[in-house]
Order: sequence, then structure tokens, then C-alpha cells
Amino acid sequence: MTMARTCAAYNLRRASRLVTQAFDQALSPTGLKVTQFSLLVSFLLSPGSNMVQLAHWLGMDRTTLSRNLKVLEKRGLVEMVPGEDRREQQVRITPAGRKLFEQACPLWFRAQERVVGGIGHEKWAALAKELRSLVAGLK
Amino acid sequence: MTMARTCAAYNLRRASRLVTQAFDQALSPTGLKVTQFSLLVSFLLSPGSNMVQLAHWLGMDRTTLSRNLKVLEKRGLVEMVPGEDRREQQVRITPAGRKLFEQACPLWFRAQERVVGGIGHEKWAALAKELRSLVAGLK
DNA sequence: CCGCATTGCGTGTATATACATTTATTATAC
DNA sequence: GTATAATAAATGTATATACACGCAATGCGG
Repeated sequence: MTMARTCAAYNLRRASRLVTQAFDQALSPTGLKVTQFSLLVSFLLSPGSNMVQLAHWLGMDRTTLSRNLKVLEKRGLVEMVPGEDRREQQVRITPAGRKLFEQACPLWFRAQERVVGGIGHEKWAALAKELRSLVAGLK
Repeated sequence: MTMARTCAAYNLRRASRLVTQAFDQALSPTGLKVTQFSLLVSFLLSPGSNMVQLAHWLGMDRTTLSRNLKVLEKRGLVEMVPGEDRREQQVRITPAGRKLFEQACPLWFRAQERVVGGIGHEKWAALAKELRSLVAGLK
């Protein structure tokens, strides 16, 4: 029964659940979940990309991205604008979205410090690097 | 904008998504998802525990566990039996559940090999250890 | 042009997840 | 012993996730 301890899905999913809870709690004054915060970051980092590109970068199904966007759109934090290719939708952050994002940043930072502090920044840096390798092997 | 690369939630959630997809695909002949497979493992490992204990061990909200169980129960893979304390529910795997679990094991193994093979077993062992430290710091 | 493959995106359905609240049972204070 | 606190679990609601499928726009071979 070594499965329980070594299973990649089990270990990653459990860590993901707990870390998500920590970040969601920290971000709760803004009403943002960490998923939504990450989406805002990715829009800011790659303003011109369409949904397919974003989804691939996030390692997230296209339809998941689509539905997560709806939540942000409903709150008026982002808006969808059709691209030149009229099949495409592009995402644009609204002023309200940008403002909320800036309010969220220090909260994010505190959560990150708390979570990463548990093992130390150097170990986290190494861990994150391994995670990226793992992800690269699956994409 | 170092957030994008270092954010613990982002990195873990993305890795979790991709790894989950890999395991779910591998397990698809059984109709089990890796979440469900993990639940079966945990029931087999700790037969007497109630939901609170299981949820804590899994780093999962009680209500999430409750609802994930429903899916297994609906398929007749587990059954709920009331404990001595009539507030408690105990989980018991049915023969059908045990049989399906055994069918799933080799599929799980192949997925694990594929995922872990991307970075090597030793690196995975180290990574899993760090993940457990991280989790321990949050519980 | 026109027909068809491709591409980008949305919907239907199902599971996964958690917080707030509620219900039922047990334990405890008095 | 009863009133109240504490505990175990389920429900209501909302987001997160992905697969199968369908629709609209584009590109391309003839």
C-alpha cells in the first residue's frame, strides 16, 4: 500500500486544496478567490492572448477558463471584447478590476509568506522548479 | 510581477490540474476518477475512521468528503453504516468496490509511472516530501 | 465561388470543492 | 434530570474543473 504516500495525484491535490484554502481566506476581504486572482495576473501579463493560448498557459481546459471568466465578468472586473477574427474573444481588465487587484496584492503577499514560510523560501523555489518540470512533462 | 512564477497557489493548482487529468484519463476504463480512487485507498487504509478523521487526513472539508462519497455510494462501491454513536457514519467498501479497485490498481500504476517518470523517481520522492512538509505547516 | 476541414468558443452534464447554515445526537453543567 | 453546549453529519449555494457536443467564423482546395 505504498500508493497512499507516493501517489502524485493524491499528494498534489491535497497540497493544492490546503494551499488554496489559505489563499482564499487571505483574499476574502476582496471577495476574490485565488483562482480569480491568478486569472487577473495572467491577463495583465499577456494582454493580447486569446482564450486558447491562455488556457494552455494555465494548464486549464478552455471551457473551464471560459466559465471562470464569467464570474469575473459578472462582477464587472473584466470585459470581453471580440477580436478581429470574430471567433475570438479578448479579455480586458476594467478599472474596477485593476483597482481590486491592487487591493488584493498585499493580501496575496501575506498568504504567500505564510504558506512558503512553512518550508522556507529556498526550498519553495526548488519545489516550484520541480513542479514546473513536472508540468512541462505533461503538456 | 514575480507573482506569476512564484505563487504557491498558482503553481500547485496548475500542477494539480494537469496531473489529475493524466490520472483520470488512465483510470477512465474503470469510470473512476483519481479523487474516487484516493478515497477508496483511504477507506482501505483506515477502516474504522469516521468522516471527520478521514476529512482531516485528506486535508479535505467534511462536506466535500460527504459529497464525494455520494458518488461512490450511488455506484454501489461503498456503503454507509451508522456507528455506535448514532451521529457517526462509517464507510464500508462493497465487494463490487473492492473488485473495481483491484482493476484500477494497474491503471493507477501506469499513470504514476508516466507522471513521475517526467522528472525521475528520486526527484519525485524529494518533491513529495516537501509537499508533505508544506501540508503539515498548514494543518 | 463552393464545399469542407479547421479553429475558437459556448452549452450540457457531471464531479470536486468549501463556507454558512441546519438537524440530529451526545455530553456536560447545574 | 433537564437545559445547554458540543459534536457529526447533511443541505443550500457558489465556484472550479473537464469531457462531449454543437455552432459560428475562417481558411483552403477545386
